[in-house]
Amino acid sequence: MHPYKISLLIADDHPLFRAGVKQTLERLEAVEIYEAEEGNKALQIIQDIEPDVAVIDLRMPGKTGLEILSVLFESGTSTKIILLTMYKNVNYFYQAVSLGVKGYLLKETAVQDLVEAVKTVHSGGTFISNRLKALIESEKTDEFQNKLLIDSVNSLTSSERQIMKLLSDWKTNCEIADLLFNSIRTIENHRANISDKLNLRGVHSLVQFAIENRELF
Amino acid sequence: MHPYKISLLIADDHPLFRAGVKQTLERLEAVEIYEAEEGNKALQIIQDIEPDVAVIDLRMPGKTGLEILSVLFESGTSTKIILLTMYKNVNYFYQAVSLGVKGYLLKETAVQDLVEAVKTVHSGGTFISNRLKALIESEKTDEFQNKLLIDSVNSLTSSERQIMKLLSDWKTNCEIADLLFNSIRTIENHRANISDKLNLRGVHSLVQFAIENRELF
DNA sequence: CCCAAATTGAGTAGTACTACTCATTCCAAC
DNA sequence: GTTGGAATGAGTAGTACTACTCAATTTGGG
Repeated sequence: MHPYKISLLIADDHPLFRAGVKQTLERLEAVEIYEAEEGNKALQIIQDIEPDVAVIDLRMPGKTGLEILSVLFESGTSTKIILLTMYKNVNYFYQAVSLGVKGYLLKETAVQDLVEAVKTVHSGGTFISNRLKALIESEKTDEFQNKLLIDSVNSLTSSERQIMKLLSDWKTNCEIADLLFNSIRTIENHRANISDKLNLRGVHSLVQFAIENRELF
Repeated sequence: MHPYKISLLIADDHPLFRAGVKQTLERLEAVEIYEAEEGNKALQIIQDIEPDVAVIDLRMPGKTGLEILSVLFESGTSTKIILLTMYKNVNYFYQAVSLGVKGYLLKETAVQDLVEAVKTVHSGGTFISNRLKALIESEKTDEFQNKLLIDSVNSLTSSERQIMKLLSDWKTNCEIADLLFNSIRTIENHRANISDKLNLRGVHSLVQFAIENRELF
């Protein structure tokens, strides 16, 4: 199909999963495959070797897929990034798109999709998992809200983000106040402001949001 | 190696991961491989075909690995079960062992391990991921507490389990009371009893425990 | 049939968090 | 050089949950 080899990076912390991806992608004729089992190594390989396409897991030790994407978006690279994830969280998808991702696949429906995605992004296109498209479609009424949500999260200040991080670690106001050398009232006020920005109310809502969207902070 | 084929079931909801496992296990000469992408199908295949060994993901749609194990432990089967999981939660392991599991592997360290594990359990032995052994070892001081914890969880009544399920879904006492047509006071009392049994205190502790140990309820 | 456990419910006091409003300080941008 | 956002903190009232105690009813197993 191509007179030259396609070079590929597969980054995932599960060896068995990498084996599955590798075997699937070897259906493509003439591929050269690199592997990374953790985020920093993946980033280094992309920066040093600049493979044509990189298939990267969203959640990895070292650096997450989004963090890698963020670094590469700043510095620029010729490598096309495809993100692979278990998580059906549409927010990650929007986040990734804004960081210039070329493909986004859900692990659950990604055998033939994966081959397609690599071909497509290598020839300059973009590829999104049908399952994810369906999810976005089914949430189409909420699409507007989702964009607003991302905007809301981006509107959080650094102190507010820090508090969200600590909340996602099940810290109480009291513990957070101690950790940050602040008054409990300060933390309470920050929480109130965050709840306003994210339009959340109820006892658990902030902690739930912090935990379910851990990677956004 | 064997004059007859080893029959294997691979159960996991991620096609790419199944591909990885399948490819790895095809290193064994003479294997016959069945696949299932969800828990009920996996259970059905084991009950109908009774393959020699079944490699099952802990978290799957339909039925979880522990649920399958539980059913088979009741009814009895000749199939040897190996559980594969991402979660480094030692409690699941103890739970699985008490349900007669023959092997327990962590996805992160399981390429050569997997082949070893299948060989070992097929010839009547048991196999535990070294990484998990290390975890158990490193938590050895807590081993006693872990056993107590499992005992504690097993001591919960069905109403208490139901409340834990709802708590793991971020329901408030008020919502749970409505759902179960009970007084809020009843739910509060159940929560207090659960906290006693699990030796938990603090605002978030019960919800946190319910979420982090979702599969135990 | 009876006993123990489970389920349901309440009283009371206290803690943790929410939902508003308001005030001070500080820093950076226009 | 002032203006606006961010960080810090407090007042007050109310809600949600905890931490105890106590008790009535139901239910399953010996």
